[in-house]
Amino acid sequence: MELKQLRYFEAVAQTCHFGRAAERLHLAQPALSQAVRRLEKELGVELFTRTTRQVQLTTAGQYFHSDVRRLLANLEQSIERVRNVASGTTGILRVAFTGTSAHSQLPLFAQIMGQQLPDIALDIHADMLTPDQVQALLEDQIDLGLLRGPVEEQRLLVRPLLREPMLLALPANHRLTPEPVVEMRDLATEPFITYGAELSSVNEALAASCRQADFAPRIMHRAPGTAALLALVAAGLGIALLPASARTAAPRGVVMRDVSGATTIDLSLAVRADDQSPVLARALDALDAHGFPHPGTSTPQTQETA
Amino acid sequence: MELKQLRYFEAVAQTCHFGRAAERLHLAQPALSQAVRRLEKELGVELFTRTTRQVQLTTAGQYFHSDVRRLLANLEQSIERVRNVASGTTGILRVAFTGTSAHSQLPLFAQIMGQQLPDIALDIHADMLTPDQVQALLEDQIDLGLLRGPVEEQRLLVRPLLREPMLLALPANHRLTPEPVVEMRDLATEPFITYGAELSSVNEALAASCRQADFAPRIMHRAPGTAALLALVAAGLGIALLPASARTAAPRGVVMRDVSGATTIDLSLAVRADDQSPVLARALDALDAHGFPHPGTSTPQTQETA
DNA sequence: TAAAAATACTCCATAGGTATTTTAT
DNA sequence: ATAAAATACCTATGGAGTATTTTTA
Repeated sequence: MELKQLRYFEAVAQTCHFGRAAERLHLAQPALSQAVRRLEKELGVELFTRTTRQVQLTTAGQYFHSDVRRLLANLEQSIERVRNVASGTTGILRVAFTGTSAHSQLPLFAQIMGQQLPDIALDIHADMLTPDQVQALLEDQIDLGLLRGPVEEQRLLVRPLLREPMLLALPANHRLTPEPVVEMRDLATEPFITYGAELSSVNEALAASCRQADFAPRIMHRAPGTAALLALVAAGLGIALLPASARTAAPRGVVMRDVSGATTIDLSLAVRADDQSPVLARALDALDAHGFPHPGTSTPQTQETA
Repeated sequence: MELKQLRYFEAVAQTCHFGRAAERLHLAQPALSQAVRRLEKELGVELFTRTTRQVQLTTAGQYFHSDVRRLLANLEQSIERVRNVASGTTGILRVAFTGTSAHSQLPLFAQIMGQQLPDIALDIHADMLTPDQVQALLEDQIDLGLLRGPVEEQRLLVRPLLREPMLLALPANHRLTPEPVVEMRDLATEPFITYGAELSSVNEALAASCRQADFAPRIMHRAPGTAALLALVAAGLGIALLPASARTAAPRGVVMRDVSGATTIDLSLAVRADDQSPVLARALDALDAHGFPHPGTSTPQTQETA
């Protein structure tokens, strides 16, 4: 059995006329008659009752016709789909964000993707720490990571997007909240709250900032994510140093302050170096072309969330 | 595009090995490689990433693979179905019964069909008068009719199945209910209830029976079907002469009595003379082979339903 | 270096063309 | 008598075969 035969059958079934069907198929009439005969012989079923004046579907032919129409339509759809998947128009993109970058960048990211590539389904992994993202990329669990770089890993392409200052998250009633800008060296005795993972890039930025100010941070508590961390700050258990992206993440009871003397931290975009996915390629093009990431989330002014 | 190519693709996608897939397809390896290449070229999509050591579906190939599997399975099903329809194993049979024959014959009919030809869907038209059945057969609204014959119609094949005596339906409190057998001539003054249609075969049997007994029936009421007719009898509005098949149809308040001096009535099976339907042929064979119709519904004994 | 896919080239099966016949209205 | 499908016959495309080369793990 061949698709051609099914297409021929379909044409004859629609017109109930071998001559006209042959014309429509750009085929001579005898070829069409033979092809349909072959189909009938292979099925062992008479699909048409023919006289020279009348061609008519048999009952079996009617059933087969509706099936064949559906089948051919399905095939068309499958062909279109495989082409879309291959061109990256359709597919799934698995993206990870760190806790703070999710707050600042996810909305723009989702907006660009939804407008430019509406047929790409997004699978968002929010609040994934940088080392976990690296691992997930290497294990092909995600396709794209927004992480705190730079990262030393040959198998990944890591492109810095944004250099952000660090911010200080303080309980609203903290002794330093009146200061518009806090000095890093004033924090030497403060209890710090950090992310749970030892390898967190934000934790490293904290360590580096403290080192610049000639003290070692006193780390009192650890939280698994940004929300939990800020909840501990709000509860007055300590203070935290976070990327400027976290500014809008401050809940009630936490105020954000610019810090003088702290290091900066980079937001980077990471993909597998050998990833050939057309979906990824299209996504990166669209993001570049439509102003992702946001130009910068840090502002010189203090901004309170009480 | 050809089905062959889809089948080849399917085999390679399953094995991820051109050599083994070719073997399974009883094909040389180069032919398979070429066929898959042709498919890829036509789609404009790379379906496999190949090295001499590793064959692997691309993302697009994975999508296409699942689609193709479904497609080929659907095709198999369609082929099986068209063969079943052609052989009469599968299909629809539209059957009409007269009101009384539905009571006596429909259960056996349905049982035989359900057991012998479970894949034929039955479309039952019950309580259809003989002339309506003839019309419906000629208009191809039904395939098989159980009607009161004989019928003079060249385009139908009508086969008598059963010759039944007529029964008398009486209100339970009627003056004649004590009689085990009622004489036809005793009914000359009774009010009769008949079917609504003038051409009803049962009505004709009533007329013939009365003619034999030398009186013309006094027809008081008309009912559109057996149930309504018997309800009028139960209400005491009159009596009715019905085929023996109606014996089990008597509701509360109606008694059935054998009649002496009445005509008989035939139950016949009718089909279109030119009907080639394999479903019909199979059904008729099954009915013949499994003792349809019931040997006879009339019994010499009186039987009451009070 | 060995296993496996790709390439080169040949062949023949068959789909489709033209010419003609058959058939039903 | 005529329209339309079937049949007869021929041609050429291209699918599949064998032999060989290329590639990569």
